[in-house]
Amino acid sequence: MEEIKRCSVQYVLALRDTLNVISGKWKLSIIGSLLYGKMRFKELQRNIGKISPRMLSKELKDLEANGIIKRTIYDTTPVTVEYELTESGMRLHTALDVMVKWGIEHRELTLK
Amino acid sequence: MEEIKRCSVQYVLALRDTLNVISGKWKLSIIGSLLYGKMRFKELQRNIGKISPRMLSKELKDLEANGIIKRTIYDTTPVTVEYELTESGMRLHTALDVMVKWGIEHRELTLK
DNA sequence: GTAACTACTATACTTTAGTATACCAGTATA
DNA sequence: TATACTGGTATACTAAAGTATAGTAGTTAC
Repeated sequence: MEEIKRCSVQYVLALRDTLNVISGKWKLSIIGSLLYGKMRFKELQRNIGKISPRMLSKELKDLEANGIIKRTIYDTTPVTVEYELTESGMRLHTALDVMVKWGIEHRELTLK
Repeated sequence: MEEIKRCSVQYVLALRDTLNVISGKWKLSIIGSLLYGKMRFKELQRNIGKISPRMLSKELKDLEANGIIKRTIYDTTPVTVEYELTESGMRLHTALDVMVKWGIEHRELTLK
């Protein structure tokens, strides 16, 4: 009984790790944009649309700190900065696919 | 190109459906508690620990409205109310497992 | 009679998330 | 000389999420 409890606590903790990484209004849009290749700050901003630079900057820092994206600065004029998914970030794709699948099935099951 | 964009928009929407259902400080603890069987209000409260009745009540309503849990009232004295996962709620298990797997792998990949 | 059980709700508060707007430095273009 | 490009930061605000504390009503056990 205690073992189940301990186990389920570990389970919820690992789950929360994952959720923290992808929670927030803009994270999925950013990750989704980067699934198809590298992008620069302004490109991301244009691609996502209504995001403010403050939020984009904050979320990018967050994702970088969590090891989801990699930031590379190029010494050009003006400086260009590229963002891309790390290996872990790429691996997220599978997890996201499963979530999408559930989301679609849940709609079908619930609405009919 | 437009098709990819449209497709990725649908993808993000389905994903957000799923995320909305499991986001929030307490939802995972509730779902996690119910994975092993039915539970009553006070049982959930005791099981989860620090949750206030206001939050538990709110989150349970939310989960019920989203078709994740089912609420059954029994006409006993005092009334007892049982909460259990719906079929969709049960199906979440697979998606959660994948997220847990990613969470654990990500930790290993990032910390070493 | 008072304390504890059932399942909650009400009110007021704090904390976190997100928005809006303006601004920075440096370079290239019209 | 003015405008737009690069990648952001600063300040001040609103909105959403969560907390704290008390209270409801009816029943049962001490």
